[in-house]
Amino acid sequence: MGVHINACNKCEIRDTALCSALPEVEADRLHKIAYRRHYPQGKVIFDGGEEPESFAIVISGVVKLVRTKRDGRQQIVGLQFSSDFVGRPFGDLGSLMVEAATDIELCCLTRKPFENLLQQHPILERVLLQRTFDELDAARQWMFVLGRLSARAKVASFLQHVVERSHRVVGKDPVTVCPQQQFELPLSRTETGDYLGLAIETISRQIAQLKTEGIIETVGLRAMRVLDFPRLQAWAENEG
Amino acid sequence: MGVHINACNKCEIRDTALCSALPEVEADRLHKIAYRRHYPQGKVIFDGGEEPESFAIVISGVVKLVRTKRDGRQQIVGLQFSSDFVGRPFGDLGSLMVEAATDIELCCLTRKPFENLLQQHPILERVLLQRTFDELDAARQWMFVLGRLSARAKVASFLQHVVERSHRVVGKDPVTVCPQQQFELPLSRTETGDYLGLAIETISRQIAQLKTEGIIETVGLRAMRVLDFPRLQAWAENEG
DNA sequence: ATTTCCACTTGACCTAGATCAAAGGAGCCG
DNA sequence: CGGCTCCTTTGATCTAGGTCAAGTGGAAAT
Repeated sequence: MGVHINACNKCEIRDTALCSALPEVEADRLHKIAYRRHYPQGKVIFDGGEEPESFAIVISGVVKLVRTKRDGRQQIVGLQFSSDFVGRPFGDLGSLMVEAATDIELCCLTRKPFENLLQQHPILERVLLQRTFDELDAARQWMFVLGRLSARAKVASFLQHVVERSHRVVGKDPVTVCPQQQFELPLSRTETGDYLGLAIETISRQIAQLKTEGIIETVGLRAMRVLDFPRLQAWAENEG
Repeated sequence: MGVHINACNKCEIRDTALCSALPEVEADRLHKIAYRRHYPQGKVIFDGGEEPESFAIVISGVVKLVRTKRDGRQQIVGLQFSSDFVGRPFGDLGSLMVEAATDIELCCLTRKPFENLLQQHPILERVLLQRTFDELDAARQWMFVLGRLSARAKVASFLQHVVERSHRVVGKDPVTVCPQQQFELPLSRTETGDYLGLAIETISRQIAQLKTEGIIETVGLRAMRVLDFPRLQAWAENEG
């Protein structure tokens, strides 16, 4: 992976994986159609109606992908962290709703120009293909969590996942997780329930339990600290 | 979608979506590196060790994608039916195990030549990208089933899915589901449990229930007939 | 400061589905 | 044909987690 200087605080696309694979000239073209955009927590970015007008890479914050049934029940089918992408070139997102779980910064690529670039530069498309396969892997990983783990293991898996992803930043190599380090929870209890397929009371109880066992420590409602990472991991695997 | 004559019963790749998007000349090149292969039910096609030597499209039968944990618990994270693909060019499948759920025919594309073709013909890569996004959508759809549905709704969803996919055949446009039509169950009860995140006894009871309500009719252990498709669909949505 | 509101927590139940255990049934072999 | 094995069904419990209801606490409004 090449070293990149963040040449532009307007879009920061040079720091993304999409860009880092590219030769300088093509990176420039990508840069020309990129712009940065901020959304406040809770803002719906795309709601399944019309085609979204752009493709985006998450710079900071967390985006949630939600699938809703008419009766109101919803399942969060994905969380996109810093450096993940959102959108589907040459197609639409289906019935997916995209929402800012926290305040977020996106690096947006206007749809048409981005599709043109993809067509002209196969290497770009290659990178996108690989990332899409990675997403698919992650989705399948999560299917295991939903289908086979106990409530406690689900909660532990979730916390582990958030810790690991929160400390990774666009343009930086993955940061080793520093224990004791505080991190933000991107989801409310209700949302966490929708992500894990659990009732909110269950989430609450499991977190309480992890606290009394000295594995985690909460800092207000939306942040916590992991005191015993190995033990958290053990729980995430259903051993206890 | 263009009309294609199955020019080759040796590989049948001309019938696949991968090929149907291509101009004649490139379709020929694809055809040259394709070969057909048969696997008996239960055969492990790829077990997560070394890189698979090829990419494949399912011609007939059902392939299951399994994620296993060291303690033996496993989750079936995907079923690939006729016309679906299996594999990941330019990368590996991760910890996924691929197994023939029924007797299957695959149209295989040797890895290296296929990757070369992909590099030379961006249109091919485009098609693959779209199919990968489709897979991702399907995986997320399934996450909803796993996370939010009751046992009965899971079983109904599963049956519905199998019916719909079973009647679609490589090279043919989707066949409208004909009620009363018999279809094969690609999975044993145990496997169904691993797919739905349920105990096998629960599967058995739910199927029994659907039978006594006159919604389905079993034909031996590995086949059945849907008598009341609308009501099956209603169950799949948790209404009943 | 005090009220209000809302998200979270905690407690007391209760059901869906897991688990355990005991029959069926179907294919296979002698 | 009978006996064996393996898978499935059915029955009887048990329990994790859902549901319902009553607090609690922190932030914004008054």
